[in-house]
Amino acid sequence: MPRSEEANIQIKDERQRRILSSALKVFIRKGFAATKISDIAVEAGMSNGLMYHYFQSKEEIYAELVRRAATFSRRLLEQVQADSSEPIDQLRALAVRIFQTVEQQQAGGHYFVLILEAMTSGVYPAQAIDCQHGSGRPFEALVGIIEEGQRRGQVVQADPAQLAVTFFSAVVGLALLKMSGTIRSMPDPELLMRVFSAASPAVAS
Amino acid sequence: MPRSEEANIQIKDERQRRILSSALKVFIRKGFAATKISDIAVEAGMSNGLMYHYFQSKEEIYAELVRRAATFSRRLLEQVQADSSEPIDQLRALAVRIFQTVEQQQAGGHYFVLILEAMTSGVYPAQAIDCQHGSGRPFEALVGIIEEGQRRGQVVQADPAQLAVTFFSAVVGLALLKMSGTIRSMPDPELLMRVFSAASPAVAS
DNA sequence: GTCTATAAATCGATAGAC
DNA sequence: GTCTATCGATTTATAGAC
Repeated sequence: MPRSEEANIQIKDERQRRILSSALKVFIRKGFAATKISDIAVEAGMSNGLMYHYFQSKEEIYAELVRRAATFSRRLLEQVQADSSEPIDQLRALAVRIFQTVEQQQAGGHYFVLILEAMTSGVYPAQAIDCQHGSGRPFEALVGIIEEGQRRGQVVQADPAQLAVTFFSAVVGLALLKMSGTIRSMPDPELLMRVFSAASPAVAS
Repeated sequence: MPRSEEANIQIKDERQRRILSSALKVFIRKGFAATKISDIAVEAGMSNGLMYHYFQSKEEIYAELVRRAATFSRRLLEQVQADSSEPIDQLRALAVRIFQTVEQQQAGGHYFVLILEAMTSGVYPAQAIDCQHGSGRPFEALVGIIEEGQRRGQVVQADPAQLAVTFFSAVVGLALLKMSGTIRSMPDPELLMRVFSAASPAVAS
């Protein structure tokens, strides 16, 4: 019966999407360890046992989400690089795009919080972090953009890695505070761009 | 026997300190939910059951740490306000002090990570966050310093709350990345101070 | 005050009916 | 494909010996 087989594949895909979507919400709210399979099941409107028909374990769900988060970050970086030719514009577009995604409570915004937890918790599945070391390596790409911006006089002369990590920290910190409801809205991305700006700011004191 | 009573009090105090110190290390490494009582006991070099002789539950240990973290933050803010008269100097001193504390892996650095988790995890003891709403309210004090800095022309004219939250996000984000070993050293605090600086930076593009 | 042993509860994962 | 019932393992918290 090829007909019902196709239908089953569609059902399977839809269920997996729903589980992943629900799991992402719960994981960023409670963290990996505090999240129960039953939490995800309730959020997805399914039974407890059905989760294991589509995923082997809680860790597998988490690992899949981290994988998708890494892919999302890499593509976002590729897009801003393709859209603008000037490094400073690429950095600005990156900040604006990320802030918009977080502000609108889209899945992409959730991904940044997930990446932060995956990087810092130390208790997530071991293979999950491997995405960070793949061919994409979003962080190194960010450093590259900064370096090129410095060559063109658009970005302040300072350690590129320090600039990148400061920018990244603020972004993920803001995403975390926004997603947890601690702050109501994201700040103006231009405030963060001031870190990069080439002109050495004079202080009036 | 008043003599042994006094000794017991001293032992009790020393044990509580050791438990809290050990718990802080494990909590920031693994988070509240993933931390087992046995983890803290091993770190403290005590038996599992002895933990419950000094604290009623895992949550009570966590709540006490959050309370101390809030006190630490409030005092740090008070100190930088007392040490300098100019708001921009207070902000710079705050950044430098925090960065030093985090860099040197002191308890204060751990506190910032703990506060972040307490604010965002949503699964910590309910009364823990109350510290944030007490008389101290570190965040509002930060906004106040920024506002005074703007009146004196030392800080850029922008929404004070947005400036404060951007600064705070970067600080706790950096603390998290440093404590988790993701970055080896903290960046130059001056990079973060660029967010505040009064001069509108010109961009060369 | 400190430990070992254990009770009680929770949760991830599985089995089997429908 | 989905659900209910349950196993098995882990963990918080307690009880009692020393």
